[in-house]
This record gives sequence, structure tokens and C-alpha cells, in this order.
Amino acid sequence: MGRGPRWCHARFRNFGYKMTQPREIILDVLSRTKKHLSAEDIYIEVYKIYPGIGLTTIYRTLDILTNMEMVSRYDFGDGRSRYELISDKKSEHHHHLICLNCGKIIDYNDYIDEETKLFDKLEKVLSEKHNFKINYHHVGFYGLCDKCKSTTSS
Amino acid sequence: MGRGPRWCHARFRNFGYKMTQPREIILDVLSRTKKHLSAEDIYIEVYKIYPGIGLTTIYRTLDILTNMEMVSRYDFGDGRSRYELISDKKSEHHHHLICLNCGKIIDYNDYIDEETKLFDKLEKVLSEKHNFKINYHHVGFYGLCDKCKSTTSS
DNA sequence: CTCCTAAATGATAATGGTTTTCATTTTCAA
DNA sequence: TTGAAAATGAAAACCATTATCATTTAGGAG
Ligand SMILES: [Mn+2]
Ligand SMILES: [Mn+2]
Ligand SMILES: [Zn+2]
Ligand SMILES: [Zn+2]
Repeated sequence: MGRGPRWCHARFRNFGYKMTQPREIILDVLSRTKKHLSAEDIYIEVYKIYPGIGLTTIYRTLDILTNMEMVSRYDFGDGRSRYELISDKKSEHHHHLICLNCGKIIDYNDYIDEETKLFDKLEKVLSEKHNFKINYHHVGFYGLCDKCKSTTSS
Repeated sequence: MGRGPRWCHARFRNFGYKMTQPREIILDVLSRTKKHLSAEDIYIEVYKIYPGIGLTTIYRTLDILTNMEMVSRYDFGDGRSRYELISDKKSEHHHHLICLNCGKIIDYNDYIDEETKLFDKLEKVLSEKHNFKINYHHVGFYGLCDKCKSTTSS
């Protein structure tokens, strides 16, 4: 059930894309972290093992992966997009807590079952009522993290 | 219970800000629409009744209003932030359906009570577990709208 | 395996939303 | 009315992302 290079190769082909070394390495970098990396973060990581890489390719690949829905793109409000590999394991589905002060992100999946249940119902109701094909949803709670709660002067 | 200029004046003062004509007009523009306006959209509207306005002031005021949590800032993926006045009427709380193809936004509040109930519980659990002060949450369903569902070739 | 062509890449320049700067104007409390 | 602090707007700077285009690569046909 893992996502080896072979699995990805097939998947890329199904979407009419070729599998390339940069794409494989980008996926590898994404799969080795739990962080929410920016395009430049990814560039820096890929560069370490493939110094020929260009930032443009990072952006293009992330676009493709986002459209293939293998990657989620987020805007947490710090002026750059952040990316995260979508797990195929349902148990790893999660939502986010975002600190408005320092940008810290926490993944949580407490009560995720209840959320999922409600969202399944909602997606059904909403897609019928508004004639909408729903592909995915994003949920974020914004506030102040542990540290910033005590630190912030404001 | 409305938000007249008097109410806003006081509110601004409470946050240590002065009430000014540009700020009043920006709030007025926001309160007269149900759309999700970009900074430039707002600039264009304000300009009609106050041609001295500068785009910079729009951005600065939106920042303040966002921090005061009178306005929500969204990124729906079209490359610019979009803003919406937060209603004081609880019944007008809503979440979003976002079309990935044409950018159409639908406000919905079907089942919003159930969502609210779940989110209240979640906010309690999460803030305790992660020592997080939660100020607000954003929920968005992404997919294809009525028109784009039939139109899109992909 | 070798060729061939469409697709992918990367260096570079361009784009465009947002922020910074700074001289001028406005607010509002004394 | 007055003065200091805050707010404003024109202009320049910033910087994440996208477009361009010459070169390279992937991968199927033969
Ligand atoms: Mn995450
Ligand atoms: Mn809305
Ligand atoms: Zn923080
Ligand atoms: Zn649409």
C-alpha cells in the first residue's frame, strides 16, 4: 500500500505526465517530513541531493501534485503557500491549529471521526443543494499557541 | 445592535486607534456587500465616494480590522486576499464552497448549528490539549460549481 | 538498443499583490 | 485652539509566483 516510485510512475502516466528525476525527488522530500514546507523549503531540500534543480520545477511539480490531489496546498497567512503530502492512510487525515503570532502549525486528528461523519453528511447535502462537486475540504483553527499566549504583549 | 459609526468609533478607540474618514468609508463599503472583496475591489468602491483614498490605506485598514476580528481575511486561491465583514448576528455565521475552476464562492449555513456544536466541543478539547487560545476557525469545501462541472474538459 | 518527438527543465526576466518609506495631513485630548 | 501622536497617500521596494525560451530528457516506435 506504500507509494513507491513504481506506484507514482504509474499514477503520473495515468494523468498524462512523465516521471522524472526531479519529480521523484520532490515526492521523496515531501514523504520524509511531517512539516508544512514552502516551495523554497522544498527547493533547499531537493538541492542537497540534486543540485541541478530549479525553483521553477518545484512550483510546476507542486501544481501538478496539487491537481492530482496527492498534495494539499495551504495558505496559513505567512505570505507563501505551504505543501503537504496527502496520506493514503485514512487514519492520518487531520486538520490544523495555526498560531497567528509565530506561525506554528499543529496537526490534530482528535475527534476526526466525528468531523468526518459530519462532513460526509455536509458534502452530500451541499453538493445536492448547490450542484457542487466537492473534492476536498480544509479546516483551520486560528489563535495563539502555548508560547505566544504568554509571550505576546498586545 | 447595528454597527453605526458611533459603535465603530468607540471600538476603534478601545483598540487604541483613531476613527478616520477613510476607515469609516471602508467599513461602509464592506457592510453594503455580500461579496468577498479584494483590496483593490474595495479601493475602487471607496474611490467613488472618496477619490483621495490610497490603496495603502485600504491594506492598512484591512489589517487593523482583521486583527480586531471585525473582518475575515480569506485566500481562495486566486492570488489575492479577500475580505468579508464578520456579522454580529450569529445566524449569519457561514462557511464556504469554493469553485477550483472559476473561483465562484458560495456562502452556506445549512447544518451550521451542528457544525457550531461540534466546533465548540473541538475548540474546547483542542485548546486544552494543545494549550492553544483559539480565536476563530475557517472551513472551506473545494470543488467544481454547477457551471464548471459540465463545462470543464479535464 | 537507437531514434525521434513531445514533454520537462532551468536560467532569466517579468508580473503583480502587498509592504515600506517618508513627507504631509488629520485626529483628538488637553 | 494647539500640539503631539497617529494616519495618510504617492512612490519605491519587496518578493512569491509565473511566463519565456533555449536546452535537455523521457519513453514509445521501430
Ligand atoms: Mn498538516
Ligand atoms: Mn462568506
Ligand atoms: Zn505561536
Ligand atoms: Zn466554477
